[in-house]
Amino acid sequence: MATVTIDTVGKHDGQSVTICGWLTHKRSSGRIRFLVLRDGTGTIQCTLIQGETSEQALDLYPELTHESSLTVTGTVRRDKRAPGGYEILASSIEVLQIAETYPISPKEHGVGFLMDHRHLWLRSSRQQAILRIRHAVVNAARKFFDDQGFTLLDAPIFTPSSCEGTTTLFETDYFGDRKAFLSQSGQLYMEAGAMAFGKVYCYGPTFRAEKSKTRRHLTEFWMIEPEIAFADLETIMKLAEALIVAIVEEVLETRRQELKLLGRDITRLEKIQPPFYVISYDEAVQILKDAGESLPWGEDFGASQETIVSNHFDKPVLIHRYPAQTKAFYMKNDPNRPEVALCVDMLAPEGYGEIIGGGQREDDPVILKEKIEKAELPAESFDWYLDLRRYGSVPHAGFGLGIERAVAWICGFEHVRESIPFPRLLDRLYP
RNA sequence: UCCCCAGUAGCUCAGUUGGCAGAGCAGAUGGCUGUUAACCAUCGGGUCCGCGGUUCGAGUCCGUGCUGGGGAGCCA
Repeated sequence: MATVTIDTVGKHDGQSVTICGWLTHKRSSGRIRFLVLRDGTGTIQCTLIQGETSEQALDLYPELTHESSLTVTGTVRRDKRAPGGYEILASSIEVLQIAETYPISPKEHGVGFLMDHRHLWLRSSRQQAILRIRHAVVNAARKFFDDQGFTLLDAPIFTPSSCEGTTTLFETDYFGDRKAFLSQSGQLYMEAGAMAFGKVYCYGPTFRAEKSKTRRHLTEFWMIEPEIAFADLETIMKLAEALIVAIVEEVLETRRQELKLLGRDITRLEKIQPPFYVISYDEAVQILKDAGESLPWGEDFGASQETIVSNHFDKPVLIHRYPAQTKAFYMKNDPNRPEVALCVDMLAPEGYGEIIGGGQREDDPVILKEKIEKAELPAESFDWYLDLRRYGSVPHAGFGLGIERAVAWICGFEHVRESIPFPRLLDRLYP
């Protein structure tokens, strides 16, 4: 007799096995009783029949509550009436714990209630499908970079300074006499890494103290950020496209069941093939103008404008060369058009908006120093960063992919909050 | 930070003109010889978000605070 997981039960037809899991449903009808067990690999129906099942198991049945933990031993048999095709005719049951009344019922719940019970909500099939897709997204991205000779270089979480704007920094006390900030991006450190390894990437959490209450914002989110030496804007635009193609391909290959469970229109994802659309900021402004939404040149897109542009295309669109004034200090200006930056954002289709942001970095030490001063950033915190331009500066470029936004788009969600196991939002730090 | 909406049983919600607090689900008990979010019957379950006000009388009207949801700006 073997202890087996539910996903492999079919291989043991006719044999006696033991399953460990949690009770998700129970039903009875006269002398027959059913237990539905979940173990993380799937669910299976166990049957208890008077005369065939032990008295011990039948006696336990009334005690069992939703989410009680137990092991069931019995014979696997194929049965058309069983969901999944197989069921277990139970011979004995061992209870690990009888659960208290479980708060999550099969009927509908509000978002606030479910978020308060996120630690239990993870047990539902829908949440498991989402987080398995997230796993596939992360795996695909890492495999993509690993296969192309990138080195994984972990960036620090505590940082002495900002790289995205000082108003959105989470501040922590660092042994009383100094302040440390939670990282908003690993990028600056990846630039140092690129000068050492050529091609690097990091994958980790980033923190932004934005007082944003929108469907796209978390205060803690995960990014994968590649950085390449001897690379320009064109290089990373191609790389970003190839990355998204690889991610979607992997999810379609390995997580099709999960996408179906979520009700995702898979044909929309099957369209995600190269080449993606590539337009300039100027062209995007024209698209907005044609849609009756005028935007003065020089301003960044708001949420509604991003949605209009994103809905305009059935595949991701890369928008390059934004006005330099809208972008961070480290972006390099286009030598042919100094008023625009050599940067790119990728907008996912179906109105999902920005999932990637990146560009070519300023590699001239004098210009970079000026930009740091102009941004009113503390010069001493960036001395090491200027060193990268003092000792063998080279053109280099990189980008960041927001994992939760990518997952939300692939799953077809309105909100990013279900794309991460324990979301951190403005006003939500529990559980 | 600003704008909009909501807060009634464990959950999702209804509650008429201001006049006795309701349903479904969940829970408990019983029934049913193969159930599929089973079904049927019975039962228990309330600080109507808090505070103040108007009124003979407030879940309902007014003020205020808190909490949750949606959106804006900003961003991945």
